[in-house]
Amino acid sequence: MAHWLFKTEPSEFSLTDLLAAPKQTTRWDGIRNYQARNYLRDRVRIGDSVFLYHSSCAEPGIVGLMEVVRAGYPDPSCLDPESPYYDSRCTPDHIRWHAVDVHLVARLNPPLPLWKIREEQALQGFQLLRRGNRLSIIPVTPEEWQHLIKRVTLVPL
DNA sequence: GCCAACGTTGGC
DNA sequence: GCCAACGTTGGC
Repeated sequence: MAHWLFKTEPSEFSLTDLLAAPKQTTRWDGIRNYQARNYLRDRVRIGDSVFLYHSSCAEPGIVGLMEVVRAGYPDPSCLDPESPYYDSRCTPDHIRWHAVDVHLVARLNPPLPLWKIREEQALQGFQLLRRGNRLSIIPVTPEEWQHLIKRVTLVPL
């Protein structure tokens, strides 16, 4: 089983939104970067564990723990002209983007802020901490996951 | 295939 | 709002 970190801007979609979603489950769509798309299409599997990360906000950091409940499938939002994720190059036969479904397992209280993650000596190689990192679907190694999970307090739903 | 211009991300 | 870093686009 693999581990991941999914970024979201809380002004777009937040932990609160996921808590309010039916069955605390949502489609993770709108990913428009090829490397991230490849992860969603080829590597993310049902049962994988995922940290929910808030970016571009007052206190960036990990706020939730999710589980993948549906593996990669074509992202329908690229066909919807009303969607902010619409991509005119896509057709029903050639959807170039992928989505997965995730279910919220627990929230973190308190959240684990980015500045604390940076302090962790064992996490210096973590992709999230790399300069200029812009990937929104980030693989987490088992070692990194162990170090992170030790630092969080999970609140079951 | 190169690469300059441009757009986006995301922490600060 | 700033700006570094990086991805994408498009002319050649």
